[in-house]
Amino acid sequence: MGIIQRKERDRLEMRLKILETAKQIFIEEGFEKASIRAIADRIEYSPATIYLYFKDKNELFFSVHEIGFEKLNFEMINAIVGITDPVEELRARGFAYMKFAFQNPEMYDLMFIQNAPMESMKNSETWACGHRCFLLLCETIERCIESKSIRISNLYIAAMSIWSFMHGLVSLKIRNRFQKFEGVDVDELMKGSVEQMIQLLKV
Amino acid sequence: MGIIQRKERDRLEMRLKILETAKQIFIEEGFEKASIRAIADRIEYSPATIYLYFKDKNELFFSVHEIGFEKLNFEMINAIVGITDPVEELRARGFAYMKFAFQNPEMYDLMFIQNAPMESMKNSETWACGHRCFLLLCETIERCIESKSIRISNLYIAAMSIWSFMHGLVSLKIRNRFQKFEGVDVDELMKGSVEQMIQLLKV
DNA sequence: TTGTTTTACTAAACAGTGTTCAGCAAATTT
DNA sequence: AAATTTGCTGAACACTGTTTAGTAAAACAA
Repeated sequence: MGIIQRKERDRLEMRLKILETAKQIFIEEGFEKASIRAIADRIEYSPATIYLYFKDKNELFFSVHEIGFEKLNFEMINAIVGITDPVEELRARGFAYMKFAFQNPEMYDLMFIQNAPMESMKNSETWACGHRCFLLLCETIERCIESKSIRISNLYIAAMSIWSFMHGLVSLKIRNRFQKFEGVDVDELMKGSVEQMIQLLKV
Repeated sequence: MGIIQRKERDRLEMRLKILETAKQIFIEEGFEKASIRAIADRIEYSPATIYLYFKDKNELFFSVHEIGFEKLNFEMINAIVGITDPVEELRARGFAYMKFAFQNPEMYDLMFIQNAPMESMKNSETWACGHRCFLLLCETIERCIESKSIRISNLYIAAMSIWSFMHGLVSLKIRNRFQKFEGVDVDELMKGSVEQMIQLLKV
């Protein structure tokens, strides 16, 4: 009997349909507007149905944020193809990170700012997708350290510092904390800051 | 007739009562739990009364976040008394900023992460309290640049970079994005990162 | 002191949120 | 054909922020 297989397929299909709809709505209209009812409306099911496929809203948006990490990780990997110099790798990944944030601000917000996805994790389990992304950064930094091309020797301190710097830039921008810099364009200033940071890092 | 003066006083007193209660609840129980009804309950007035003193919840929490800035700015000013070396000033203010965030996480969240306070500002007006805090950072950085004790010459790029770095550290921690660093204590790693950044900056 | 106006406040409602659960119709199994 | 399981939903619950009509008390005017 292929019935149970078909049912399994149907179930996964429905899960995906909810997931993609949730993603779509919140990319278009933001996290606030992506209510269970709005999602249910668009897929033409009742709100209660969503709870047959996801424990709660946090779990649903945890899954959405995983989709975001698939994209970001993909772009972080792609960013360094053909690059051999470790510092150039770091620059490429830095700008790829920033580009992702600029082009997918709502998704970035969900992945790195919102509480929702983190609240769906039990305290024991790890933030696998986030950790995977972090390891890509570590990888590049390790090459920089090994080749003695940056002025930091401790991997974790370097990784934490660089990630924090990039996240700070991007999240202050997303959450509207950058305002007047007396006529200087904020986006240009941000790129200049990244460039400056690389100069500081380089040996 | 001192009646209008007394009424004015009463009005300000009531505003302050609402403000302090809002602050208290959200410091104790977080932004989510600080609902208009919860605030109204605690001051023993109806929820509608709050709307006679504040346009909406965003405006109320804009005022709360201003209280936060008063404290932070005070501590940023205090942090450098008796210090003459510009880089030591920078270190002191960096750690003061971090300490404020650790000791007042909900308030920091409201000031630099939440959308609410920013949404209450009309697009024309500036984020005065945030800007004032930013100027304190600029002040110290300017002294560093003038004395040629850091490796950055552009004030705005330096200020944006340093603020972003500090905010990144603190906000990733507050929003629970720092997890496993293979046994290394996160708080220690954060302090190490600040120290490392100062080393990179120093000429 | 009386009558009138202004002020300060609130009950109740509106429109929205996440979430749960009893019940129903259709699919599946016996 | 009967019994069971599955997939789904209407309606409710307990919350949000916010608005408005109405009321009692305070202030003012005669």
